[in-house]
Amino acid sequence: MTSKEYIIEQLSSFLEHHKIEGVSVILQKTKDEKFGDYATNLAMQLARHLKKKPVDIAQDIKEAFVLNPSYVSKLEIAGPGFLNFFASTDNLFSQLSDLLTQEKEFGRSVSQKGKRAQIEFVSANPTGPLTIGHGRGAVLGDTVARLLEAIGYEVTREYYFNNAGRQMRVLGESVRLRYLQELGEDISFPDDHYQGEYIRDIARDLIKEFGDSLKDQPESTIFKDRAEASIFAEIKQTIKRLGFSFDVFYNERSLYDQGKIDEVVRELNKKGFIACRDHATWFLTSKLGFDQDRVFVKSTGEPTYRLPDTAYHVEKVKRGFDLIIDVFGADHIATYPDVLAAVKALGYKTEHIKVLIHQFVTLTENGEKVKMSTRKANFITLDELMDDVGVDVTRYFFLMRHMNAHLNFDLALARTQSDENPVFYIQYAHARICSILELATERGYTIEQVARLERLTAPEEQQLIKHLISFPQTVEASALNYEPHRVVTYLFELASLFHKFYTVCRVLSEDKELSVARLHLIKAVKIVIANGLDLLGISAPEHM
RNA sequence: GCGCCCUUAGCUCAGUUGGAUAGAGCAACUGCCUUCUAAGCAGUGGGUCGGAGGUUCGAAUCCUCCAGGGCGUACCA
Repeated sequence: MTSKEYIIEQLSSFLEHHKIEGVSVILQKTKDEKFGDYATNLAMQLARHLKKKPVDIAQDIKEAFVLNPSYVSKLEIAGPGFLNFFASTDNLFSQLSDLLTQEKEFGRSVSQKGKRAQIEFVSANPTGPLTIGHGRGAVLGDTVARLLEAIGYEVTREYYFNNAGRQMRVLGESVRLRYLQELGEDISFPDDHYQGEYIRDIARDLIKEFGDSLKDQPESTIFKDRAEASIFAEIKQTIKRLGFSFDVFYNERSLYDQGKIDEVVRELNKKGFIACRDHATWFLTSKLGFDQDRVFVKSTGEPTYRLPDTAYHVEKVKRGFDLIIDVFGADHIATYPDVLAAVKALGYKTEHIKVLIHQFVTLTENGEKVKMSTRKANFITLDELMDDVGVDVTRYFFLMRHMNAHLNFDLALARTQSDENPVFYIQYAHARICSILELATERGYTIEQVARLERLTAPEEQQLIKHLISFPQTVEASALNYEPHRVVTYLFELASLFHKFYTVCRVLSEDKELSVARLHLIKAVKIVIANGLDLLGISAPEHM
């Protein structure tokens, strides 16, 4: 049992004893050491319930509190009625010891064991290479998945795509035209076709393989198929490079083939949510409190994206997941409310569907904005970014900000291999530790020796230990709130505490007993940094 | 017009779900390498938490209004 658990248990029993309901115990870490390690505002919360002064209630709680020295060394009343708890150092050391035993497992939990989650992200149609905009969603999605796995979820990573429709026809036609151009024909290339150089590459590959035998092929089918295969292969390669892979590629087409699309319209119609106007089929969102109705099937007979999206979400719900997550960019903000409304109107639960919307990425270089346009050729692909700054930096920068804040990706900063770059700051702490551990082995110290952890009394050591043992709570909170940046912030703080410790406390010294204790401490730091970076999909190098 | 998001130090951003004196990193200035990696550490300066009300013991955090910025508001995805 940890000190924190002990305190909560004691406070809860106080509430129970006084038959107080509707008040929950909030125990938080303190900002300032003079307020101890944990504080609760319970007395102030109870002031109204008990109709007594907070300070008096605090006194009552203090008197009822069983002060067990192996968990709590001191309990003080402060300010308007805070109860400040000082954790016993014995308990700190025993938690540190647990950390060392758990090693790779430290930070992981089984709190959500047995639950299944599905997370859909990237989901770009195969019309071109992944861009930086996709990158943020990709890294965010994968990291949320990793976090959910860390607290016990079984996670399915899913990519939803559509290889039919207008976009893909234009793609095929783009390749066909480039193919003819490459063969020397003088043909103009429309502005609204895909301008990227990758289209020419695909055309050249076709020439390599088929020569000019496709010249009179009037249909762009083969061009489309080749483009799709080629682009998808590239997308998968990019994702692999980012450090993960998808479990399911879900083709929108299968929803049509299985009649799921028609079924949605039919069922909604039965419930009176469908109307035909101007030769189009409308979903009557206005009946559900929205300001306007939405078209589900165009007058051309083609469905809008909302219809298959609804069918897809129905399928996801039917697959029985405990948690369904969609990761979208801010430009899709308008798409999900009516889709969820449709799913709900069909009688399915939607409470367990979480939509994570991330804001855009702005690339800057030395303060200047780097302009990008997907249609034109001047966008920077995710691969080019990784070529430029590396995978670790790419992932870190995409994760370091809250997802609903705009991300300013400073290329110049990302490129610097120096102290200015926060990724290296964290990795450097890990590398430094590895280096000391190697040296320790050379000098005959062994980590296996029994450590007298109680020798770790310096303030820098105590702070480090306290931060280390709070890692599991950070992971849990980060996962349950779908906020990967919390782990990033945590690791940066940990690295900072370590670097401070490093300059003040010499690990390998004449004092063997202290040296061994400190070796255990830095081993613990190494474990947590490695585990944390692993959650983010970032490497923990042993040398830099 | 309407919807969602954002506004915290000169710049880029954290802020433990409502707590005690609001914190980092850059940038500026000043120190610290014959000692385990200086990709590091220590120090100085820098704030009306966009503005105004409200809720309460207590607000950067919750509610309302206003201002500024981003993204949407298609029979595009």
